[in-house]
Amino acid sequence: MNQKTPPPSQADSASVAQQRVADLRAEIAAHDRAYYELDAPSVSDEVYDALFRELQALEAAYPELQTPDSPTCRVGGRPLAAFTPVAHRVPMLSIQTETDTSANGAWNFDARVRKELGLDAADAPVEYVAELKFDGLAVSLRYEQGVLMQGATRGDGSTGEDVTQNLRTVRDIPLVLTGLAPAVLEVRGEVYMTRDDLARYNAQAAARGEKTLVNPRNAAAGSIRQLDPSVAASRPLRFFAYGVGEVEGWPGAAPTTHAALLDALSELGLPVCEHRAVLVGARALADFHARIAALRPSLPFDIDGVVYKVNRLDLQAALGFRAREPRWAVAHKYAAQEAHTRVEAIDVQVGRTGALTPVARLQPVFVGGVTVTNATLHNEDEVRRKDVRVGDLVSVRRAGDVIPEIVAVLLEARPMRPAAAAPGAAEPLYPPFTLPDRCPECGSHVVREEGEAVARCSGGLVCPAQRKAALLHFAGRRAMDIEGLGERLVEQLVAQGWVRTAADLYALDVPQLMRLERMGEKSATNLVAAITASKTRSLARFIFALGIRHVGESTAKTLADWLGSLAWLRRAPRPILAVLPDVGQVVGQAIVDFFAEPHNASVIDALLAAGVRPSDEHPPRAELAERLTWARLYAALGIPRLSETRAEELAALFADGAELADATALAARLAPLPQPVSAALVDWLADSKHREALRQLASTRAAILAALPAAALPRLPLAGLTFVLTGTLPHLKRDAARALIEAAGGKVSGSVSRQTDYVVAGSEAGTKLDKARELGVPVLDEAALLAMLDHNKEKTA
DNA sequence: AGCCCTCGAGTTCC
DNA sequence: CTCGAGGGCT
Repeated sequence: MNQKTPPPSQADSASVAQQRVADLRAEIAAHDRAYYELDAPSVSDEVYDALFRELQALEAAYPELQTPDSPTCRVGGRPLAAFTPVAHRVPMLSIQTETDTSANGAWNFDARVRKELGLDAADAPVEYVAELKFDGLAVSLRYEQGVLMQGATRGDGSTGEDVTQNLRTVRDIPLVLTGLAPAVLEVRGEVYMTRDDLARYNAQAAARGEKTLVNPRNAAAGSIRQLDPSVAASRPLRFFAYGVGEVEGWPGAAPTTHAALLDALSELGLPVCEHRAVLVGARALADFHARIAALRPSLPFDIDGVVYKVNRLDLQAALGFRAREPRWAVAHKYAAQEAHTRVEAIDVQVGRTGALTPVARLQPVFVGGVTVTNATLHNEDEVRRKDVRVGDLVSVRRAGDVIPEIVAVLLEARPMRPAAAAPGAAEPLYPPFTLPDRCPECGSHVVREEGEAVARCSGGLVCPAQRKAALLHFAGRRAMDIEGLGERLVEQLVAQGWVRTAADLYALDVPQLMRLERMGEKSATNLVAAITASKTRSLARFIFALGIRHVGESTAKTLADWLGSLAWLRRAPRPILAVLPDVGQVVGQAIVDFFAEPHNASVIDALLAAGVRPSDEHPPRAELAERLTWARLYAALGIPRLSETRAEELAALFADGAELADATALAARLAPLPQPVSAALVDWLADSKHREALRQLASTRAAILAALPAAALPRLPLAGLTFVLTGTLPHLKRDAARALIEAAGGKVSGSVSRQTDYVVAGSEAGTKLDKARELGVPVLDEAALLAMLDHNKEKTA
């Protein structure tokens, strides 16, 4: 590389640099060896860091000196990029937190479970397993033929990171299971550190002048997410198993309860915490909660609560899941610890929807294991209610041990004006908090809708804060999942004027990105690749990414699932949207408004033009046909005085909206309706906009119906029917009957109402049967139910 | 008409 | 995590 002859001075400095780089690498390598292999650091962290940074700087200045074996490549930059993603065959769900930290929490959970299972007071109490909720890092261990093959973090629940090497260094984790192991066994559990071990480790680390670990949870998480396994090996980590993911081939009979499952895991040599119990009914759960609370200080490790799980696995299956968490388990936490600190300022942030949120800037205070400096105050009313002012001494806790929250103001410590300045009554130094009437980011007017708690910046996408938030949302992990597009980058892209809308992202190229701060060729290439990869995300993610008001992750899934394509979503008028589950007038209107906005339409067109193509578009769902009845559509149109019942009557008169829009002798044909209703309808139809909307609705409806899959494939026999179970059936247990009905597409609810299609009654049926007779709901016995399942099956087969 | 449940939106700290 | 609001059921 010295063939060319550059000016002498440059040649000199380059060769000096080359020598220094070589020296630095040798020195760092020696320190690494001392630290990792001999476990005896030869220099302090500060000295080591200084050497490391010098090497990084030189390599940055002289890229030709960069080699792949440099220590800066091993640990520098973003180490997480080097973990391989692992798809969880069975998702690693989180667990719902019971917010009531009093004993009521146990009763609340029990009540929800009983209600879901359709049990009433007369039914036997439910059996649970209670365990501890460890404060650590959730991981999944995959054993094949009893041998540990892979360990992964939870990640987003469906995809985690491969941290096998690190988990192998945890002494509690068996590399080989004892006894007869299933062919495949994914063990779910928690990596944690005991308080003593943490203290001991920190004492040694401090003595060596190294960084200490803040709390056991971060210690566990930080250690496992290190690229270099020797780091994890040097930390005293432990493990408890508490559940399973994918399982194949239990030797002998598979466990049928969670308690038996835990025992089985223990038998296989996995550590299972001894503080667990099988308990019957809510009172026993509450007692466990109290008993563990007393035990908590003497436990060797940190817990933030206890966990209750329905013991029987078949009941767990019957209860099923909510969006991201099982319905059969709950974490019952303990009240958080509080600390006192001063409010230094109250700032106002602007969110994606323009919502203004006051945030208290606090004098740093250590509470619940971390140092807290900010706490959200949610909205103006909230600040007023608590009357938080600048300078106040406040009591702070971490709600649910995570989000900092101001509990109360200590009024006696409020700073007051000196008595001389305010003779007579003492006066607070600072006035009550008020939100500004101009957006702090863009100066637009701040508006607060009647009856709404949040105030919003009216600037829309003119407001840079909203634009940035919209872009971050678009790129977010749950949306288009563009890795590497974080806050700092969005900030720069917007400031440069390169990116105004999400569509602009797809026009970015590597040379352009390299002009940004801290952006080398490699990062730029990665980012462009991540952006390109996002073009084929699922439709649900794409819809969510658009950031339509009231359309979050779950509603986006519903829309994608039912309508199947962006084209239908854009085209669907409000009444059609309102027919979908979870979508009513407000959400439907928000969607229509979004697509009607020319700016949004052009952004979407630009996205499509840039090649963004949801990978899973499909025809609308077959069941849509059942929901797109004119009765429902008429009811959803918002015609005055037209109740659901009247809408059905109207549908009987006009089986198609277009016909209604173009009807002659309208008043006469509406005669069967009560006069005020028909008058309101005639009035409504007098508006040509409304007639046009009806025609539009009719044609879109027809187009959607025509697009439905030709053979309505697996039409479930009981789809759309609601059942209520009562009494004891001769053969089927209650939950078995429930499972059968649900498997066939039916729904089981707890009480009889007009919405109920059938009541299934056994012996000793109670008031539900009376109610059914009263409402004229058909009553089935077990045989009739089974016949119905069979009969409908044949009909559709 | 009113309650209950779920979802959406904003936020913290590492 | 918490709060508010929308949707669905009583």
